[in-house]
Amino acid sequence: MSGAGTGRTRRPGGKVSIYDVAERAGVSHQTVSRVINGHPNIREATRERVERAMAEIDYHPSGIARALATSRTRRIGVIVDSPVQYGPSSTFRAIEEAAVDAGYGVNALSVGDDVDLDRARVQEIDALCVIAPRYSTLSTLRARTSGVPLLLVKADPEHDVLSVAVDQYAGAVHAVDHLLELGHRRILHLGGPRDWADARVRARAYSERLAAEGLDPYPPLLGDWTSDYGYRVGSDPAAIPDEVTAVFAANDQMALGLVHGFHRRGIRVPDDVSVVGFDDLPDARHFLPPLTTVRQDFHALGTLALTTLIDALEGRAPVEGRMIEPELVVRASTAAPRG
Amino acid sequence: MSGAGTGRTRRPGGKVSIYDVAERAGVSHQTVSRVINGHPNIREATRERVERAMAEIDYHPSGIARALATSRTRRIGVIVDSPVQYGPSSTFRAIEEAAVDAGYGVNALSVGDDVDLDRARVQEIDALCVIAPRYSTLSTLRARTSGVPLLLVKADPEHDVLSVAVDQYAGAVHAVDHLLELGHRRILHLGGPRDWADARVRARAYSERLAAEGLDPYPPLLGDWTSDYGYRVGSDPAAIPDEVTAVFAANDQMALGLVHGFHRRGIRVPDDVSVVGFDDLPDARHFLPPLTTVRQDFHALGTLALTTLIDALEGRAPVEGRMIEPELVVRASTAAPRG
DNA sequence: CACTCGAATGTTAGCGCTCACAATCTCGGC
DNA sequence: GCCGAGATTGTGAGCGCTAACATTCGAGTG
Repeated sequence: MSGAGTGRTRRPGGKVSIYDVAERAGVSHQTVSRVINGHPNIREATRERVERAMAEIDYHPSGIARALATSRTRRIGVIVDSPVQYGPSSTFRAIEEAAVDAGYGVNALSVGDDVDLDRARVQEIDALCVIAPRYSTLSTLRARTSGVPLLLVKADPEHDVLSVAVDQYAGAVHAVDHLLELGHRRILHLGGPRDWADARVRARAYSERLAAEGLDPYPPLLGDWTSDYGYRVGSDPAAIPDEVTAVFAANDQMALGLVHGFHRRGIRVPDDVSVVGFDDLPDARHFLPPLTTVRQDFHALGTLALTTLIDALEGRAPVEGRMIEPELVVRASTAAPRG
Repeated sequence: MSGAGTGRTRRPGGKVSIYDVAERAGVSHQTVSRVINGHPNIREATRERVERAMAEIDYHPSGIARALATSRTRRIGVIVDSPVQYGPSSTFRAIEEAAVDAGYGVNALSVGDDVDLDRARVQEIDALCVIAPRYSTLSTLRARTSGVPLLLVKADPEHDVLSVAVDQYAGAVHAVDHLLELGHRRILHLGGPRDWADARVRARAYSERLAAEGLDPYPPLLGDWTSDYGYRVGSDPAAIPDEVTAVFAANDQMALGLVHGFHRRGIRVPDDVSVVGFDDLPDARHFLPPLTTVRQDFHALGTLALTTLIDALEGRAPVEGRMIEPELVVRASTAAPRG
């Protein structure tokens, strides 16, 4: 009893189930289910009747019940390593948008210094997407992912794991080449933390590019991405050798701080030293001087990440081109070195 | 059949259910459920036996099944209006952290220009939290929230809705007072979009504060929060009356662009014009000149938001003090007007 | 020492959906 | 006008859990 056939229209809870729809449309609950899921073999007239019934009693399928029955939640977990940074956070948003468009929900899981996948409720997601990972995060993750499909958004593509990336190497080469073309020979790299994949690739590109030109790379200064760090370096007379004429900073924030630090010491950018950043923050064009930098299209990255993941999840052939190409944006923080 | 008592240990799917635990511990599934939920009347010995069994077969309760049975998901939806902005995004992160600590999951739901609550799967969340809302978003929302508890993170506290806020009015007063104390009398406000609650409150504070001093407020220029807008205003000779000696910008980004625009016209900050921002972006201290601004503690805001929401959700007495106090940070973009 | 009562545990029935299978219907071909 | 292959619809069970009620157990009472 209390089954489908009784006279009830809506249960007290206000919830409407497929049984209510079925009853109203004069079909079985299973037929309703088929209509919902776009099953092929449904007579047109029946489908219409069911759809009308659904609309009339304002029926909405329960994702929870569906998840229980199918053990697929249509929800993906997104771990953002350093969520307050512009890059990760805009990537996250792009992923989220794309996910919603694909009919998936997004479970946000940020992470301080440890990844606690138990709290992350891994069982309630169909897949996991990790943004801007540090190497340390990655290894913790690998050990515990326990069956959930995984996609990495990171610097260097990985062999055995699904991943997408902005081509950090190419981006860094753009930056260095720009300085070389301007005539700089004494170029320093203000790098990101050793533990960050992006940082490492950029640093490697810097060294290799200079070496290829027969120039000696300086040992990179390793910062923490913050403008504070850049400021410290810029304002400390001992931090950067005097003969340096250009600095390639691994991100815009450190570049900003660096310029500030230089300014305090009376070193002018670009007159005395040129500075290139990385990221192209929305505000970088209004820094003083407007910053020459390498633009990463984080939105495209996020979209690519999600579509790649969903393709894999639904067994479709993966799209090709898992690398986004960055782009050099020349502004006013770089110039030819003084004769 | 295939019920509890049969000899199966783990089902092929690799999933372990309370029945598996029950069997192993020699109790009924319901007893297991009681142990999981910390039900009082369980003999200590039984509890231990069950807990051991859970550990041995690595049992983890299914949130999905629990959600279906209880119709509570322990998940909250968080809508972020303009997710790429620093404020909203760091508030979001704080909320997320606090949510996880409280045992809740977070469903990210960003929103472009419309709020599509159907896609938002409102049925799968216990409550909704909306960050940095525009008035238009609010009204759409109010019409469709359909029973889900709602918390607003916004500028002006609301009577009939749960809400938390940074005291925008007080913050704006700090900014204007600072300029007044420096001796400025011709103060312009570079405001945010009309549709934004925060922007409106700041603009109102500006006008009222000046009026209280017997000064004539200028009609605020209404921007779109971007540094581009600030730049346009700053570089356009017609945009700002010449006699103005100080500008209170409604956020740091517009302030940054404004300074850039002034710079292009040869107007020096703070020598010729003082500029105050709002937010205290992490990089604001390294702008040139370092920006005087009003700091909002977004992290505290997010934490407050979530605890308030959870308290309400679980029927606890709400904490008092739903307003976060902002703080003036004086740097180098403000000075006394030239004699 | 039967008797009551609360503590501790078990039993049954869903939550709203899908899956696997069974049943019925429809129609072309002979 | 009958048969079989699809097309279309229905039936029962179960996903893993909790809620409500039923039962058992042990100790305190008169």
